[in-house]
Amino acid sequence: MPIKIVLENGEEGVYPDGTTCMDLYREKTADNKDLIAVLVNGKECDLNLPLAERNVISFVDFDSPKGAAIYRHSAGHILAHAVKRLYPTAKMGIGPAIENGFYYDFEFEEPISADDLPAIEAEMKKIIRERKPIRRHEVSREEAKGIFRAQNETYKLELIADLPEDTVISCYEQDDFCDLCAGPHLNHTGMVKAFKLTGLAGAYWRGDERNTMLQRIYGTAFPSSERLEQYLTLIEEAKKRDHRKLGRDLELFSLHDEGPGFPFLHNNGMIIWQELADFWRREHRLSGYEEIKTPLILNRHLWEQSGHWDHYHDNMYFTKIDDQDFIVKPMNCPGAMLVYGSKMHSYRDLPRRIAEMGIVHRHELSGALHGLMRVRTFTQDDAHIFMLPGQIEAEVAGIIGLMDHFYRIFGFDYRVELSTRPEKAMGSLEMWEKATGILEQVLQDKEINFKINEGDGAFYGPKIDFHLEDCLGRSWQCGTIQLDFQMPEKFDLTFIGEDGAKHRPVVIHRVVYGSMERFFALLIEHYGGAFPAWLAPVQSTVIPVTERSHDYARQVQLRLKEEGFRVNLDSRNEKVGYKIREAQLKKIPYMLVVGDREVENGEVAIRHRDKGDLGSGSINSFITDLKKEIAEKTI
RNA sequence: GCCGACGUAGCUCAACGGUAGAGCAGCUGAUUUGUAAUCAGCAGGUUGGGGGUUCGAUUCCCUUCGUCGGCUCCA
Repeated sequence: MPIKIVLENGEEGVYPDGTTCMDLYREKTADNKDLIAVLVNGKECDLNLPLAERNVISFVDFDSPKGAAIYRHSAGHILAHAVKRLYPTAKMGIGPAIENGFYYDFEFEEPISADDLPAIEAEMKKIIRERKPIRRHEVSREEAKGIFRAQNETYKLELIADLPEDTVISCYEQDDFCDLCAGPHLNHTGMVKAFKLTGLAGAYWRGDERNTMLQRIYGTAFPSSERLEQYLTLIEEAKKRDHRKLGRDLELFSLHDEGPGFPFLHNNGMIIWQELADFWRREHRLSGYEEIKTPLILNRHLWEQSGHWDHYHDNMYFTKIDDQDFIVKPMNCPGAMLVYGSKMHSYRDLPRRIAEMGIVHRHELSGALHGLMRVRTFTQDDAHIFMLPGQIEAEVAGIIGLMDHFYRIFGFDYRVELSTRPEKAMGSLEMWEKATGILEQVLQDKEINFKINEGDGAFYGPKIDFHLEDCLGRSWQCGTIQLDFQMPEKFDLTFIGEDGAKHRPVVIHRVVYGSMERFFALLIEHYGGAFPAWLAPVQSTVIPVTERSHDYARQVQLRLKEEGFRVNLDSRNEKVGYKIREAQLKKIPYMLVVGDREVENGEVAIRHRDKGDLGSGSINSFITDLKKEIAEKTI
């Protein structure tokens, strides 16, 4: 019986029964080297799937995200296969593809170490050389249980037990290796051309810290060794932008054993910090914010009232003053609540946007600390907006606009997530649903792509989070907008409505940078330490060629200082090339070389760190240009 | 906090069961230099802290602190 199918481009075709997707592809094109899988009616399937009547077929290669994931997932199976050959008693956890690679979790009888990875890699290469066919089997729940019970794969049995009733359970088999898997997969193991095991780490079973810790093996795979090498080189290059390395090299900040998670900012870092803060203040005044400052340490009663004592206890630092318990603030909100509550409000006063660059301390788990990105004390560019319920949409929209404005200035791409009700939450379900609905609506109205993050909200309300990526593509939460119906309740906050009666305001907690420290770290990595002129700790350095031009160089420096620039003078007894090299390494935007020629003409020879020698020009025109560059925050 | 790895001079790294070495940085001197490193000399470390094994430890073991990669958590 011939079978009629439709290709993605609308082309139709009739094929004999038994024709597989792979056959079809071979007929359509001469080259099948990176073909991974097919989409049958939009669903990913194996290449050896026989064609069926009226199927709409399209092909998936490595260069689509789906294709890469399938390819790497197959590499993950080969990893598990190799592990089972070398360690027959190892139990398999899960092994998905992830961005840029894959991993597989195992429980070994005796923990393995990174030294064991080469042997596993060698076994994987063997499996690849064997070109074992990868076959799909659909099985009943009982059959599936039987298979994995026989292999003593207790984690797989747990997975099976949790599969919904109507799930089609499938196994993928290569040689004597069999894994519970929805698929699809490559046709045979030989299709994995290049891979590398990149790491070994602990990971809780199902991501729950109450569960056993398994050993996770990370790897990546590419269709050619060239592309693998390219990727590995890229990673090496990216590591050079690590803010921890640049922070030391450029004397931005330091970390010390004496204060784990408590960063020290140096002068260069402080200059950038102040620029960020100045910019922030200007923008917030423009957007109708007022600014306050609240104490670092406040009485325990306040934190009991706010709910932090119950919900945030493990993360707080405590101290005692005159036999009374005090808490080092982990959040700024209770302070802001007191400020709001310190006077009567009319509905005409709202919204009231109260900002605070607030320093908070949180006792984070030691293993979670990470340079400036994850610390135990940081400054939140916080604000609490007190408003009428009817003002929520407009305020949330306004903040999203402000957030976008900020991130654009720095040239950041960002990702948005909507976090919903966590397990440990205050307030009624209805309240949560309503609040979450409002946030979702605003995002949709603004046509912003976002991901829903179930159960990741704050204990007092749902939130919209803004994520930025570091040099290695790890995602960090920065901006956040959190809706809160709880705090006004807890602090009995009111405003007088049109009707003359007391009403409850709604509160939004929001940060734009998020944590100044984290944002700073991300900026360092984003620019690779080469800050735009408006942020650069030193904006230009004057380089006299010989001692003859030192007087002139000093005049140039003075003139630029008077114009408000941050400018150095390198009057050391060194050659020009040496001084330029040092200025380059410090990533100073402009180098002004002054020798006999410049002294004579009253000019400066301008060199830009990226554009190189720009020739000579008048000091005045340099001043004009640099002022413009700074004012416009040119990246 | 958990799993694994690591901790030698300011930085990057070397060595080794017999009390540590290089490059860069630093300091001193010479050199007066034109767009990414001038030359020479000097100085610099109780090998993260504590304990143990040993005739002897930086090297082996334990412990503790810290860092790194993950997990968990989160700005």
